[in-house]
Amino acid sequence: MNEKMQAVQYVSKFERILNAATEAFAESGYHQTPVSKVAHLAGVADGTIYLYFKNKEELLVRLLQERLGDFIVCMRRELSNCKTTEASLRTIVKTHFSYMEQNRSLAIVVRLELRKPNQHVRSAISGPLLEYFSLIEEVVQQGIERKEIPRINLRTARQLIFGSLDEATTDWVMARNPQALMTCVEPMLTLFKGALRLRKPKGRKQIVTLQKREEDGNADS
Amino acid sequence: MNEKMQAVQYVSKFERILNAATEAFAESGYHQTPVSKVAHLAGVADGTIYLYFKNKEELLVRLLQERLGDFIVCMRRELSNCKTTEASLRTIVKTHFSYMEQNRSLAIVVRLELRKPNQHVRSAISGPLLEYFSLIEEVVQQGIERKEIPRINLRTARQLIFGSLDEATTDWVMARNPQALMTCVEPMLTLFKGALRLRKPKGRKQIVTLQKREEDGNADS
Amino acid sequence: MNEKMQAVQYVSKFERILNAATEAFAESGYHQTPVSKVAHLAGVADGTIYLYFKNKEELLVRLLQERLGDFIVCMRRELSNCKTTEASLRTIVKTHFSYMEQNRSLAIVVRLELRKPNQHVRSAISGPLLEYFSLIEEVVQQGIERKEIPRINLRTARQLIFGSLDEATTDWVMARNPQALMTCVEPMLTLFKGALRLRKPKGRKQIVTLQKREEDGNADS
Amino acid sequence: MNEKMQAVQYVSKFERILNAATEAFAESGYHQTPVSKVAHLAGVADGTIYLYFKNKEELLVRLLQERLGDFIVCMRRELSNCKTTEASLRTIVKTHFSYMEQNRSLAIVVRLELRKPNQHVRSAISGPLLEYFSLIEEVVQQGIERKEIPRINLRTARQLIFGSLDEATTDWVMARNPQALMTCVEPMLTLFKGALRLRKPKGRKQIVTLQKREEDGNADS
DNA sequence: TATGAATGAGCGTTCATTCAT
DNA sequence: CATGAATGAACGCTCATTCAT
Repeated sequence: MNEKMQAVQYVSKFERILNAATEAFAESGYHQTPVSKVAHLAGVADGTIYLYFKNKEELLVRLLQERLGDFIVCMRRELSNCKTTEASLRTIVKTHFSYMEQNRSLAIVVRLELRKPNQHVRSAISGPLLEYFSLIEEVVQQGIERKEIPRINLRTARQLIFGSLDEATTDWVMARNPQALMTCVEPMLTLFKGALRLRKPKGRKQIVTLQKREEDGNADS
Repeated sequence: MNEKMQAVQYVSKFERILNAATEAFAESGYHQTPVSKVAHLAGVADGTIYLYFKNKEELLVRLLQERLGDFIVCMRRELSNCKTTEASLRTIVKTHFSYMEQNRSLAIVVRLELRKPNQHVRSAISGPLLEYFSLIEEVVQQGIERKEIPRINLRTARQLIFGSLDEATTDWVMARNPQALMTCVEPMLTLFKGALRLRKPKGRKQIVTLQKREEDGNADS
Repeated sequence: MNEKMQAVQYVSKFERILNAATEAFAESGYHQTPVSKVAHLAGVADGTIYLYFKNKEELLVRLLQERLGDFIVCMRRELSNCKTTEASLRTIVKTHFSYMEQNRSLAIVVRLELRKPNQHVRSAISGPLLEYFSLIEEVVQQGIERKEIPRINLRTARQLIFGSLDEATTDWVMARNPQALMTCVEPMLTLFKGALRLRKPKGRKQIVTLQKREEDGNADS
Repeated sequence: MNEKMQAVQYVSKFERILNAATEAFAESGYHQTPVSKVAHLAGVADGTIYLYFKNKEELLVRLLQERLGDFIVCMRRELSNCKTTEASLRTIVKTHFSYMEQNRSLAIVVRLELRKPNQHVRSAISGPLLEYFSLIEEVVQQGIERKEIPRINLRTARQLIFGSLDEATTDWVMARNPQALMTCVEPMLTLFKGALRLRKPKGRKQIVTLQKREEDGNADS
């Protein structure tokens, strides 16, 4: 949405700096990027950055908070329409891939900074990140409550889901000629369903033959 | 393992520098760490580092190459003893967790640097990394050939396996009071088997009922 | 006195800025103080300052000129009522201490800026300062003419008087819990009288015994 | 002494930087002087400064500590040879003027920094300064004990002595064509003796006529 | 080989000053 | 007159790298 507004018309300096920082940090990494480069990309003077951000680190932190917060809002909205666990899982995969695909630079920055040992940055973004983790775990938890998923360790399940999505995104980001991330939605979803041993919800037949299940899998991939 | 050798007796300066760099980079990140700190930790003069490494970046690259290479060798050796696909998967999970747990600093550095946009570093470590990816994909491929796993997208499967292991490691690294990584082996393995729809190998009955499969799952968790 | 006027009612922006600058410069020194801080204290916008002062330095210069001029006027007025040299000396000490005590911030700024090597500032304030020096020297000169003081070097006498007053003020300014400056008037005056070998004026006996003089001294201290 | 060594032969980088800083700070003041200017004057690279001093402020503090310490040592040595209070007073005046005259740049820096409100710097140099104050007060105290000086307030006496010497130095420093500071020794000393009502020591005649005293004064000036 | 003092390019940040409103 | 957002030059400081010993 930020990018669109920018393309269309007026964008506040705050947003322009944030967007510039996203591009710059994605290209060479936070520490490699001089503030002057961000300023240049944003079309403002170096000093102007400091009218909007206390220092370079706050620029990074705000960037992550704003954008991740955006992502979470988006994800939560999409999830609210999902009736079944399968729909929820598909929404997570689709939304994750779609958001990252449309915000490639952000994807690069986020993936990197999430791994940095800097406590300051970590704690600043832990809010949105933990919320995302909760969202995923809630979906699994709900599946368990609905008897669509056997009892499994929530944390491990979340690690699998988030880790896989993140790794797929990393592959896409690193590849020179990546195929669209969105083409990976169904294959990944199929693996998730298998991992979580997801059954059809209550109304359906409980006993399915193995053949039947394999057909599902084939249909998905 | 590196640490033990160091403790026992003589360690070459080359190794001492590499170990010092691992610790230092893990603590504050590559760019945050002055070469002088590495030198101090290694007990050598600043200039000495440049007798063994062309520059700071090569220090990082060699570090990753050496250690990841080590890891791959270790992983390959363990895998060579595995008869079944399940055994191979378990070995991957166990070895990954065990190695990272015993080389925490290395784990921190690797996870981070794998995400850096720096092309130089990326290409330098792509060797060992791609080899690890191949190893994982080979295990899945073999499973498919042995009919233990249905035909699935190898890359997606690899993304799921590596991404999940990496994310679990990240959680462990970031946590203040982490529980041992090794306790996650079986839960994670169960998810993997589900995701890959792993069946018992050929000698056994081909048709299994759903109940049977669920017993497996319960037994694992 | 400035503060009172300000408290009572309307103060011109010019004065408000000057007062704000006095406080600010006293607190952290001229170079340490951003113009924006002065503006904030004065309750005006940064740019407004430049409507009244050419630049930051002129703000300092005008401040010193205005306030020192004030002080000189005040001193001259008080001196005009003094009949004897002793009275004049006492007035100098009293007025100096009293003015500084009631304008502590000004005292801090003046003492500091009088020592700065910056030629521009020096020459700008040399007017009031030299006038003060003349005032002091005139008192001594008059004492000599009246035969109350033996012939002595005027400049040295002025250095002693001004230097002592300034040093006492410095001590008072720097002390955490200073005792009132005014308590130092008589002790300091006694020393001055001794230094200048001040005798009773003409009408009295010309020849005094040493005992007599010592009684004076005791009476003073 | 430092300057002499430098002229003669080898001077450590530490001293060269300190000397360069003294010159530079004297010329334009501490805050006006870029570290790069000090480095240039010292004939070293900017970064080299930071091998010897933690930061710019420490450069100033060490400069003041070292040089003032030097001065105190010098003063104490000279004073140890003085038998009478008059001799001690003369030594103080002579040594103060002589040291400042031979270290003009230092004089400028010291006089200025002594007035800065910066607590950090103040406390760092308070050691040598307070020691100097004590030295002066001890001389006066001794004079009182020897009955050469009537009982007077030590602090006020010290303010008069130090303030006068400092003001004379300021005049000399600020003047474009100053006459030698040393020519002021005897006039100033005469004033001091009068201020302190210094008598000849015990062995001599106690009663002196006024004429006699005035001869003394004339002889001194 | 090994050292570590020295270098100087480069960066984060401040702040006096301007100018469109 | 008044504003305050914007500017960009300038400075303090770091640290990768070199080289004389």
